[in-house]
Amino acid sequence: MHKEHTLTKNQQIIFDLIDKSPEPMKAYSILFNVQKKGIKAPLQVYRALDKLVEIGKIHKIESRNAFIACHNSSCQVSKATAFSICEICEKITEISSASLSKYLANFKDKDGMKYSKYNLEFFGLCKKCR
Amino acid sequence: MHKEHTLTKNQQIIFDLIDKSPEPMKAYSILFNVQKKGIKAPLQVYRALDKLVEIGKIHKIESRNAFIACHNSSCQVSKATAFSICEICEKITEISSASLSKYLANFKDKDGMKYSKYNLEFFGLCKKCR
DNA sequence: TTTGAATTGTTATAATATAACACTATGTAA
DNA sequence: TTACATAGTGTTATATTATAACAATTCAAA
Repeated sequence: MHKEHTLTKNQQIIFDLIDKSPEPMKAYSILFNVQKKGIKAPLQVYRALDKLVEIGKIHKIESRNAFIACHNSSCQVSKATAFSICEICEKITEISSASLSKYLANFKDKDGMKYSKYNLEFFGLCKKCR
Repeated sequence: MHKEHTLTKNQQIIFDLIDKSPEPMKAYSILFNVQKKGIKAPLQVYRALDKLVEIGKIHKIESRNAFIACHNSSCQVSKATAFSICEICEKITEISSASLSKYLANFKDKDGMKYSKYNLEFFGLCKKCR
């Protein structure tokens, strides 16, 4: 299907941390958490994050400057992402809806242009906060 | 329809600048451009930007940390936005498609939850860059 | 006319992200 | 094996984006 990327040491450390986290993590929070593993500088974190985003193992929540592990097997390399964000508790969930992704992938703008890459962030209140 | 907001001096200066700009503007570029008008500090810019976003006169392009004037009369107070972004020349266009906004406003997630606020950013190549 | 909410001005600082450069590991093709 | 390219690492410094805190001012509504 898609190339399996063998993560390097830094990438693996940072991916594991994000993957275990129940919520999206910010870069400097990641840095703080991995300093005991020898990752000392922001750039080491950002480089790993860039790569992990590139290969689809994590996604960036643009409106929050935070990173979340991808749990949607179908978007491992895809850059077509959708999230719901609770404006009270900040709970963030990746949306994997075949109909939504189909609709967006087929959407044509005024010029007839289609886009395979997109990022969609929905805002509202989650079940608990309603 | 919606309340007309009278912009304050700083808000007006900053809105005018963004509105005249052919491309989205970043906060510190705005600051540089309005210093001759007496706006000297980042916070003065950010406060005006916050307000202008709140009332729907401008939108923030989250993936670019840049601000663009709204030219879509139907979203003056709405927080339901969609943009296309050219990955080469960085041309950014607000998309106003009734069918897209209708689809997204009616989209229900797994929990049956609907969202009136969203931000969608499409990435691809514009006509010129293709 | 006073009073309350929003806005302003200012200094300082926090949070997010990249530049530049030397060095190291790893895969691959001659 | 050698050597070559590509990707990753470690490090220091710095750039970019954004907010905290507090005092002063404006301005419209009661």
